[in-house]
Amino acid sequence: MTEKKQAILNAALDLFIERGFHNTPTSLIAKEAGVATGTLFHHFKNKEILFNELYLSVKRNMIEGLQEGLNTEISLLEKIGYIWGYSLNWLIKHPQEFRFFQEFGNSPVISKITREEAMNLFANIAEPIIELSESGLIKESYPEFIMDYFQGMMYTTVKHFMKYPEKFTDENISQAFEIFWNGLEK
Amino acid sequence: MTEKKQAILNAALDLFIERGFHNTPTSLIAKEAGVATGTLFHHFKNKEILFNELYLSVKRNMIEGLQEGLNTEISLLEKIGYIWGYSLNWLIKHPQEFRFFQEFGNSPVISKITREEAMNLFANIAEPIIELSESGLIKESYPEFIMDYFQGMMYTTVKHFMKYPEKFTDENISQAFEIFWNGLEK
Amino acid sequence: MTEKKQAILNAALDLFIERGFHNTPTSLIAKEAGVATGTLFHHFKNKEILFNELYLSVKRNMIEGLQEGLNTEISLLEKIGYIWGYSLNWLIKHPQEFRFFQEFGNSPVISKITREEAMNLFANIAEPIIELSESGLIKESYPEFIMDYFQGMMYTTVKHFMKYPEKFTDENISQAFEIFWNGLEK
Amino acid sequence: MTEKKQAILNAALDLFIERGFHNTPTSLIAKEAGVATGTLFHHFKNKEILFNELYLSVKRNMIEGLQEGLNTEISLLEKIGYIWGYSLNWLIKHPQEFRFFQEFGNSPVISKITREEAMNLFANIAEPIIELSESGLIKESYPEFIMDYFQGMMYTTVKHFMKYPEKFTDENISQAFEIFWNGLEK
DNA sequence: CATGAATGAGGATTCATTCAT
DNA sequence: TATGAATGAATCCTCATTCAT
Repeated sequence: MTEKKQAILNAALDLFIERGFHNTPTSLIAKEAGVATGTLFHHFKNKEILFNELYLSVKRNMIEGLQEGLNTEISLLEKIGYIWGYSLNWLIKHPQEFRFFQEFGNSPVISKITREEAMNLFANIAEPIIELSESGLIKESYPEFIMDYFQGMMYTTVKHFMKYPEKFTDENISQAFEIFWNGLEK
Repeated sequence: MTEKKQAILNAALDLFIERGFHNTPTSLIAKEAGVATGTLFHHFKNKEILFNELYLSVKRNMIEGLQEGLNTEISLLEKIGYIWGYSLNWLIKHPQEFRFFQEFGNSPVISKITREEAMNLFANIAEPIIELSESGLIKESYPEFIMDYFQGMMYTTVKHFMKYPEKFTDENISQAFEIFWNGLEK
Repeated sequence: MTEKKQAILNAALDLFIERGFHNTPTSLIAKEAGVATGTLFHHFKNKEILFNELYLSVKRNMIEGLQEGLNTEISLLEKIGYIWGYSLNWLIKHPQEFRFFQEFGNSPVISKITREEAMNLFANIAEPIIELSESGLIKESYPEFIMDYFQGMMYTTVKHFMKYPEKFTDENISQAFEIFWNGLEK
Repeated sequence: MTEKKQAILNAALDLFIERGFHNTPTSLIAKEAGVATGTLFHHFKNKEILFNELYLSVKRNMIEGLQEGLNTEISLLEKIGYIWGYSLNWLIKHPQEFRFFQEFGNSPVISKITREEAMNLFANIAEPIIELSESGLIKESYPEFIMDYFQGMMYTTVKHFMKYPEKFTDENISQAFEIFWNGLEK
C-alpha cells in the first residue's frame, strides 16, 4: 500500500464518521490526506469503492490480533472471555473505528461482496460463540440469538464507556462482563 | 396538520430510512408525497427542519400509549416489565420507525433543541428505570449504566427479532426479558 | 415549447457545429442561451438527450415545407425535381443545419430510436425516389443505390456551393441537376 | 518508426473513428497499444500532434500505390479511370481509413500546416482531373466543380458499397463509374 | 526509451431553495 | 395554500500532461 493511499484511507475514516458518507466531498478527503483529487481516484475507482475498501481495512485491523490469541489451546470459556476482553479493549482504544462500525454497519453503500468478505474474516471468531450456545453451559437458546446478544452487549458496553469515560474502571468492566454472563447462565 | 403535510412526513420517513438524509432529494420526497416541490417548502422552512419535525413526530407517536399505562398505581417491577413489553411490541410493529431511530439517533442533523424536547418526552418513562438502580433490587450499579443497559438490550432484542421474524414467539420474548433481568439480579 | 428551451436548442446547434459534441460544455450552451446551467438540465435530462432532441427538431424544420408541396398531383419527374430544388435551397439557406447533418449524421450519440423517428419523417419523401428506380425512366438499378446517389449528389452540390458561394448561380444550379440526371438517364 | 510508435498510431486510428477525438482518452490509446501513458507522450508531444501525424500517415498510405500507376504514359481518360478504380478499391479495402477521412476531413483539430502537406501529396493526382475539365471532353464546367464532383461521387459510391457489401459486384462497380461519367459527358 | 503515479483544471449533473403565477 | 420553472453553487469524476525512476 502506497503512503498516499494509506493517507487517503485515514482521512476518509475520520471524515465519514464526522459527516457521513454523502456529506463528505471527495475533494475534502483528498485535501485532508494532503493529495490532489485526481490521486484519490487514481487509487480508488470511485467514492463507493473507497468506502468499501475502508470498511474491509478497518475490519482487518480489528481482527488481526484477535486471531492469534485464539490459536492457543484454551477452554471454551476462556476463549469467550478472551474475545470479549480483546474486542472491548480494541474498540475502546479505537473510538473512531467503533463509531465507524456503528454508523455504517448497515449502510447500503457496503456491497454484498464486501459484506461477504467481512463475514469470512470473522468466521473462526464466531465459532466459539456458536459452540457456546450448544455447549449446555448456558440457558437453552439458539445460536443466532447468542451471537446477536454477544455483539449487542459488547456494543452497548463500549458505547456506555465511551459516553462516560470516567466510568471505565476495572471494576465496572468486570461488572459488565458479569452482567452479560449472568444473563446467560442457567 | 394538513393532509399534505402529513403525506410529506410519511414519505420522508420511508425515504430517509431507505436512502439516508443527504441522499434523499427534497424533490423526491415531494414526488412520493404527491405534492409539488414548492409545497414542501411551504410547510417546512427547509430540509433540516422537516427532518427535525419528523424526528419529534415519531418520538411522540411511540410515547403516546406508553404514558397512559404508567399513570396507574403499579409496583416498580411491574412498571419496568410494562415499559419493556410495550416498547418491544411497538418497535416490532413499527419497523420503519425503529430503523429511523437506529440510523438517526446520533445524526448531527438533529438539533440540540430537538434533542432536548425529545428528552423531556421521555422524562417520566426514564424515571422508573432510574429508580430501579437505586432500589436495592438489583446488583449495585449506577443509573447511567442501567439506563444504557436497558436501552441496549431492548434494541438488541428488537433488532434480533427483526432479523429472524420466525423466532418472534412468546417463549423467546420471555427468554429475552429473562436474560435482561438475570443479568441485573443480585 | 418554452422560450428558454428554444434558446437552448438554438445555442446548442451553433456550438455543436463549431466545436463538436464532446468539446462543447453544457455550461457554454447555457451561457450562450442566456440561461442558468440548471435550466438546461431542467428541460433536457442530459446532454445526449439534448443532442437527440436537437437532431429531430432540425429534421422536422427541414421537412415541414417539403411535405406540403408533395401533396399536390404532379408527375413523378416533377416530384423529383421539386424535392431536389426544395432541399438544395433549404440547405443553402440553412448552412448551419447543413453542417449539422454532415458532421453528425453518423454520430453514435444519435440513438437508434431517434434514428427511427427521423426515418419515419422522411418516409413519403423517399417514396418518389424509390418509385423512380422502378419506373423504367432511368438506367436499370436498385432503389438503395438511387437513394444514396440522390443524397450523395445533393450533399456534394450543396457542399460545393457553400465552398464557392460566388458560383451559386441559376446556371450552375441547373447544370448540377443536369449532371445528376444525365448520370441516371438511359 | 519504432514498433511502439506504430502500435500507438494503429490503436489511435481505431479509437478515434469509434469514439471521436475528444471522447478518446490518451490513456485508452496507450492501453490499446500496449504501452504506458508516458510512452505515448514520448513519441508525440501532445494529443493534437498525434492526431495530425496520424492524418498524414493515413493519407500517405493511400497515395503510395496511386502515384506509381500514374507515372506511365497513358491517355487522360485512362488516367481518370485508373484513379477512380484505384481509389475505390483502396477505400473499400481500408474501411477504417475511409471512415477516418469522412469523420475528420473537416475537423478543426487538423492544423493548417497538416492540411497543406496533405494537399501537396495529392498534387499530381488532382492534375489529370483538373486537366479533364479543360479538355473539351466533357460538358463545359469549371475545375473546382469537377474536382468536388469527382470526390463526391467517389465517397458516395464507397459509402454505398460499405453499407451494402453484398452489392459490391463488378457489374455494380462499372455502373457506378458509368453514372459518374454519363453525368459529365456532353 | 519506457514507465505509471501524481496532478488539478474542467465538465456533466444534482439539488436545496426561491418566486411569480 | 399550491405550483413547478428557474437558479447556480456544489460535487463526482475525467483526462491531458509531467516527472522521478
